[in-house]
Amino acid sequence: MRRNNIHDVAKAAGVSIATVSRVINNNYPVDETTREKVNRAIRDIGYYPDAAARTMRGNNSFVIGYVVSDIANSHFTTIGGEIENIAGRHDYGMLVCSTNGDPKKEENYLRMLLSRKISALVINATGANDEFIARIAKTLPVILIYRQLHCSDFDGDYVGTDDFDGAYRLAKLALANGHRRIGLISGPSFLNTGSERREGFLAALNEAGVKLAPSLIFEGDFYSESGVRGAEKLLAGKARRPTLLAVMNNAMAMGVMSYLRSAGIAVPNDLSFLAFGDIHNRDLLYFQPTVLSQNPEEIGKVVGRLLLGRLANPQRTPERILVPGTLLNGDSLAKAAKK
Amino acid sequence: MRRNNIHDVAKAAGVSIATVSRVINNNYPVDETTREKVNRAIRDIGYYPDAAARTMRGNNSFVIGYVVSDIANSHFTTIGGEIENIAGRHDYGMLVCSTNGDPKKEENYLRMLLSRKISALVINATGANDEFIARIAKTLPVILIYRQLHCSDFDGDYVGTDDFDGAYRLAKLALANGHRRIGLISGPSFLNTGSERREGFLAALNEAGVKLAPSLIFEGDFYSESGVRGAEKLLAGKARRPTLLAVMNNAMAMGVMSYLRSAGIAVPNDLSFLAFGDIHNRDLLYFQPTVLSQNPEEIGKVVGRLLLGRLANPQRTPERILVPGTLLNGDSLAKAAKK
DNA sequence: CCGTAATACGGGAGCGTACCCAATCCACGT
DNA sequence: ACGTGGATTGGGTACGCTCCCGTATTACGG
Repeated sequence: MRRNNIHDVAKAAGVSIATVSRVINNNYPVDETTREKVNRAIRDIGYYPDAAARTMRGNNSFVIGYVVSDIANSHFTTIGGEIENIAGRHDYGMLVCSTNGDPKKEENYLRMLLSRKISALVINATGANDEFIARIAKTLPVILIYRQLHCSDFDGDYVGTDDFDGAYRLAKLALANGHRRIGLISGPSFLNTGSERREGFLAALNEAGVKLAPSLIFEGDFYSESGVRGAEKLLAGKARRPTLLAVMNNAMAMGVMSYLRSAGIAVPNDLSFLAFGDIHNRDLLYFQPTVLSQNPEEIGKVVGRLLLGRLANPQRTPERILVPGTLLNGDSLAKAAKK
Repeated sequence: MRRNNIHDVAKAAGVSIATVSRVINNNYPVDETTREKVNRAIRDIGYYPDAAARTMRGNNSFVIGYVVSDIANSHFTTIGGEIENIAGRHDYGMLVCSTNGDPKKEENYLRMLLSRKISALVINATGANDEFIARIAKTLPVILIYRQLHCSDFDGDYVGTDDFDGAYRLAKLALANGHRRIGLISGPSFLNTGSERREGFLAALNEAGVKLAPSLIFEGDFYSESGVRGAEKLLAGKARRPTLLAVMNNAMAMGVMSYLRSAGIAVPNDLSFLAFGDIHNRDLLYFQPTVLSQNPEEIGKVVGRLLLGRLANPQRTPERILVPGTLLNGDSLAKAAKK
């Protein structure tokens, strides 16, 4: 059972395949009556073009490669939704790849995507294939999300959160409420998201002349479990317990919240709480954390805009866009008691 | 800047392209030394096969089409993760399409996927293109998730929740706690998920001789907003207010919960609460709802298993698998007061 | 009425691969 | 030494499409 091809259309319409191609792609003048005939033939025999053949001829698959560390993370699904939306509207497809942060998987996926001649790449890089990605960016539009490359000559776009600024603002907020003894659960310093948030937070404290004891800083790995461990550690000695806990991403924040609940630590009476990032169902939680939202929808929109621009004109000069966060006030922050 | 093709490899290795093809596909006998030579040549010149040409020749793109109503819904991301996992392991890709429940979009996507010669289709159908999907299932493996087709002759697999059973069990639980005056917020009856849950719930009540007044049943649309409206309506008159509210999916349940909070209705003291489906961060909410989990990970695993089986042997007889739900006890259920 | 240019259309090559078919090679038994 | 057969290998074609190039058709001014 063979599928109809362009020859069948040509035969049915009584024209040549070249003319059919012109009608389909609408890129050369075709007589109006001829066009009608061809379109009718296409409808009559139920023809649709073969994408593989087009790709082969045109060296473009009309597919966007989307490579992320965790396909189920709501940040990435939000951005993915935006990409898919843009793509769908322009007859592109979106090929999704999940690396789980594994550089080997990432490399395999990149190779696979290249062999499929993707039109563009949107990637949350692991950090271990940066030269490869930079090389790819010489050939096709690449948009980095959240994580930058370690190497210098990258010809692509970058969209992320303003990590330094967001953490800085959180710290300012803590200070404004009189907190001086602050516990910080940060991310890993080998990620720019980890180090910049930490630095932003500490910078604000520094400006206010507040110095954090090393025992009040815990370096987690951005996963929930390390939030639990961090909270345990920082809240261990009842003696000089911090009056506020700041957590530098959402997964760890959820771990912390679940620890606080089970340990019977009341927020904000016993402890104030701040978090960087967005938390699902935030308004239904047992306390409503004050957080710095990264505005993933906004980031998604920016990615979509850049993508469109790049597809239309691959030679555009690269942009580097930091989306500012938004403070969402909850009820997790109290004035620190006077000493 | 031309990419290396199979001819380049052949030249570099001093063999014919046929031999190179045999080495790559490993489907015909090749002398061991020749194989070595070819593999070295492939590595030396950095060759990787052109997917489009392969697709064209072999009539198979090694891509799984994944069509869902909402790309960001955690059910679908969980299942998607499983598909992606399976796919990645076998050099398949996953093309994700989001319909938002729009039949027109669904149709366009299906056409696009056909033109791309996908190897299999996993779909959460809108319900308006069922004949089309049944026709597709004659050509390639199709797995339906959550929603069945309305037409009869479908040669594919189906994986879903045991909706009737799950709702039945929720109702039994309500009855066991003495509730008789129960408010039900159900889904739309034109979806099998909507009607079966409603019927399962009512069946259990019937068995116990409990008849629900029509004013105690609200038919929502499975979206959050209609949960709010339903709760408003069912809890309006303080007089004969239900002692328990059962909500038939997670999105509406979240709407209801947020309404209850703002209306100051205490759970479970003023009202007991049950929900069908999984709720994000359930253990951190202001009350912990007792729910029937649909076990999305389990469903994902089943989809993955079926997919693998179907790709290996497209002629397998179709399966229809209902994954039973799991009751997760919270603190949202109290004994009904004696009359 | 003819030449010329513009416009519309058809022929055909080539994209990179897989597989059919035929040719070659080698080893072995006679 | 030579025929025979199995193991390898090479040549060539087809997959469906786009686009270059050349030809046919039309329009129009001189």
